[in-house]
Amino acid sequence: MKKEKVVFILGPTAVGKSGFAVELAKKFNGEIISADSVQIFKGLNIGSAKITKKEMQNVAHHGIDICEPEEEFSAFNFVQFTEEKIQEISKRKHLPIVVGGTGLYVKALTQGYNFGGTNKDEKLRQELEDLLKNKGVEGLFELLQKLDAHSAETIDKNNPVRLIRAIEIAKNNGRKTYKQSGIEALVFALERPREELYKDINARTEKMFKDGLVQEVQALKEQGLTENNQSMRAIGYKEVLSFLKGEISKEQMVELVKQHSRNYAKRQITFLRSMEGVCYIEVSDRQKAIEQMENKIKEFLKC
RNA sequence: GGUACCAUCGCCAAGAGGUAAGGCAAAGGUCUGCAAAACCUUUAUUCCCCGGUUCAAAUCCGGGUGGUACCU
Repeated sequence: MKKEKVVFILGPTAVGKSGFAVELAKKFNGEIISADSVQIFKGLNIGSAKITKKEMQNVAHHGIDICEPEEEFSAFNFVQFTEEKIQEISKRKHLPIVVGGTGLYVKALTQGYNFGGTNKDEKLRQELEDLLKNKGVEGLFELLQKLDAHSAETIDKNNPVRLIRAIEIAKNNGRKTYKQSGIEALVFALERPREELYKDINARTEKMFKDGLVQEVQALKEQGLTENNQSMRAIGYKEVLSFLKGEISKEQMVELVKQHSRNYAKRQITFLRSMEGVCYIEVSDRQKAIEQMENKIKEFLKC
């Protein structure tokens, strides 16, 4: 099977991924696929820092606004969607450029994680949620031990999310499996000094509120969305929802969004560090960063 | 000016004579189907300052400094 060449532009929130991606896409006849677990949702624009029509500069973008805000979407769906898009774009002789901050999505794609091995089992999950409520994580852990002692050895015993998934897999006699990844990746990780990044995150958050984040969430709320929806659990949405319900003050809301965004950026950076074969690009000097990436891409496309 | 109360990590805060809880932040980390999620680790030799009592003081006493409340 022929591997398709794909360029990845990763990095923490607010580092400027979208802008670089558009610039590179124009130079290399590229099309952009978003790897962002929030920008997939229609109607979540301001809070997700979604790229605008104008900012796209006529470069084709995929993976944005592909879900209704009440729908669910997972890493599995992302891989499916994106693999298909990569094929399409490559067929057009364009360069697929995957841009985003959702680490698992990208890792699953590049490492060939096979999520198809075990499907989500809603009924089982409901039972396990009850078990968690009654017996806590210990209850879940004991069950996992019975089902798959090997898996229980390495699991994070305190993490209900992981325990539930591990049990789900064990019940289906599943194992983590890999498939042959159909892509050849060139991965860039954009980075900036932490302090600068945090300052920009704070400033961007202020701007989101000026641009009407509260109104955006208000509208979604009126559509019937609640904190039970996946989309409304995103940073910038859950806090505003909490404010609209009168649980926190306006000032608290703004501070929390900033704080959660900073925490998120830190986790993204940590996640990237664990990925191998990543090419780090310091983007404080914009022009230099573009040149570096341009050269790497040229080399990548040659062979 | 007088009286009362308070002063513990960047912030909130427990502690009441026996050797500094906890939460938040921060830093580091984990990661195969909600990942903007979930979870883990680390972080005050020292309690505003000075002196005293005591085997032992963040805790008791005296003085200073700062804050808050009330009175004149």
